[in-house]
Amino acid sequence: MTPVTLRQMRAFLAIVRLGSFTGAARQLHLTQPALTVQLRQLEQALGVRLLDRTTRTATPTRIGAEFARALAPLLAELDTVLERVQDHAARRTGRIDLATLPSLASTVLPAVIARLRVSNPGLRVRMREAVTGPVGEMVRAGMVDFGIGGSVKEDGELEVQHLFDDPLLLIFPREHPLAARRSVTLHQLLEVPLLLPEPNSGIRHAVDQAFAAAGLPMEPAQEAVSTGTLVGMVRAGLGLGVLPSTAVEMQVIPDLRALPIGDPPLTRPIALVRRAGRSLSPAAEAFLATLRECLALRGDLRGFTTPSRPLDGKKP
Amino acid sequence: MTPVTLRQMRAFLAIVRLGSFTGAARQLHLTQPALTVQLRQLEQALGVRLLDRTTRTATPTRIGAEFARALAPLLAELDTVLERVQDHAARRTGRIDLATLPSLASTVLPAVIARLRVSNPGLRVRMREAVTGPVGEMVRAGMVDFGIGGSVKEDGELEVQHLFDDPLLLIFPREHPLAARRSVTLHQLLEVPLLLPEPNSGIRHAVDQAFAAAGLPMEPAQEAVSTGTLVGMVRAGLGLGVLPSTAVEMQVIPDLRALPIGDPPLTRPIALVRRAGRSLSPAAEAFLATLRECLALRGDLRGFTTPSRPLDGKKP
DNA sequence: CTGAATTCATAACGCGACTTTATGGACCGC
DNA sequence: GCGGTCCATAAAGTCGCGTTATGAATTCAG
Repeated sequence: MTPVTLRQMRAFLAIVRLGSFTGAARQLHLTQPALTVQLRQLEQALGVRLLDRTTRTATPTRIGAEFARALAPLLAELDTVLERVQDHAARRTGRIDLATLPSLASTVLPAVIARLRVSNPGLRVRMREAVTGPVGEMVRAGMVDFGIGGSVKEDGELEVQHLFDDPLLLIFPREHPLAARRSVTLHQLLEVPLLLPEPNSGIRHAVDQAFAAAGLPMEPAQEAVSTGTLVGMVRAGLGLGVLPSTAVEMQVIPDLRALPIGDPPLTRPIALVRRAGRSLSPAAEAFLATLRECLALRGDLRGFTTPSRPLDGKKP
Repeated sequence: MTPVTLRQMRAFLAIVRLGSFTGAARQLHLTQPALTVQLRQLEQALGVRLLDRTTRTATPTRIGAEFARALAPLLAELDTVLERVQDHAARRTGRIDLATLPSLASTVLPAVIARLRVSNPGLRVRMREAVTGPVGEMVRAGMVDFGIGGSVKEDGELEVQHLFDDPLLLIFPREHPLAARRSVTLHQLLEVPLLLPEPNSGIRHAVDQAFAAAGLPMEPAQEAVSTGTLVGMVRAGLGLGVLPSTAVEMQVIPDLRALPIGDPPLTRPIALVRRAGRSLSPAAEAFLATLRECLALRGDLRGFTTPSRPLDGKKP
């Protein structure tokens, strides 16, 4: 007892629609004997005669007609389901859920999304800024397809892939003496009041480590939770701030200047964080592909999103 | 680009349900490599990864999960549709629409239906008594699956198949002199006032032809449209009536007697009438099978339905 | 009424797909 | 660490499916 196949049922519906084996064969790009065999198999599998054939034409049996009526919408729906899946495959449809840092969310990633909308207009992106929990945790919990952030440790569940290095910049009022220089050293930073992000942030981690590696004792004058407040404090004259270039792009306005720190320049790593062993959706793959395109285009991220608003004319 | 098959989708759902290739393989009575290949083909056909396999387990991708959610109810419904068709095939389900004569409808066929209910309890029979139009026309119009009646001419559209001969009986009050005899001849009928059905009925046709064949001039004393009124007229003393045995079984009560007419006995033919080139539903086939069983059991129809109410003790 | 054309059914044959057996690699649990 | 389990891959046999060729039956035209 061979099972009923989709092929057989599609053939059956075609024959019923056209009332003819030969016609259906033409439409299905098959020969007529193939259809004859298909239908015989279907009838054998079901145990019922579905079509009454004369030598001239084929008309459905009562049961055949009922079957066709029930079958047609089912197969149509099945086809739409398959098409929907294939739309995902072709990146014509899909949603990307990602977690990232606020700075990236408002600078780099919008550019990527814009580019994505050109190549894959059907894709929708939902960015979650990692305010509630670290990027890694959101990925681990399955809340997002992947994350883009820094300083996530790879383990059995998470797979981390370096994307680029985000330079850290020193932010200060343009009247400050440093404004004449093209860069600053770590030593120079020891002599000014430093405003740094809070201790458990990726930026702070990178800064602390740089000073530690250089054997220099650093004590921040002030700490800030958000980049916005940090910029505000700089502007208020409380000190000189350290921010990633992405965050700077987001907030700096003409009354402030920014300089790279150290040589080689101090950076924080930005990486792709994904669940180990889990494949990404085609939509997510497309997103990452355009992200990498963007990175390849410029090497790094400075001035990435806002070429029309140059950062102090200081780009190398 | 090979097409998606039911087999592949069933395999996919099984794997998703069990979270395991090996388990699904056991359930489907296949080997695990077969499932691996099936799923790879499905994924290739769709262009999407549906399952993320570790060496330990298989978990659906986001898209795979959506697909499975949409697919499962569809396939379930498809299966019920197929089962419904197979129920028809197995004669577990089905409706028989047939046209027949009032006499048969109330005598022979109920017995057939009763027998059918034993062997195929799921079948339902809808008998239409051919009062509005001749049985043949109802069959020709497709109002019924088949008809059981007499004197229908075979043509390109109708196929007629003899079933049995229904004896015609002479009905008269038990006080009548003929009550002593075991049969009557056509000659004897010429000497009594005859009550016959209307001219275009099958019975009348058989009677007229019998007299014509014998070269005897016959003139009915009265004509009746329904068998009921004919019996009433006999009972009222208007004459002696001629009725088919089936109709007699239906109506005769103790004050009347019935005798076969002529030797060999006068009969009317009862035939199966079906559309030429159209197959019958399994349900209809089952009905006809039990009808033939009933006929084979007794050779003809006399006393068929009411063995508990013997017809005058006159059965051969 | 006869012949051409069309339609469905059948037979034979060749290709391709599917399944099984055998084996390898990765991970889990004891 | 070692056996057991699970998925992936390769090779080989079998079966099914489709095409070509042909037949039988019916329709239509002349």
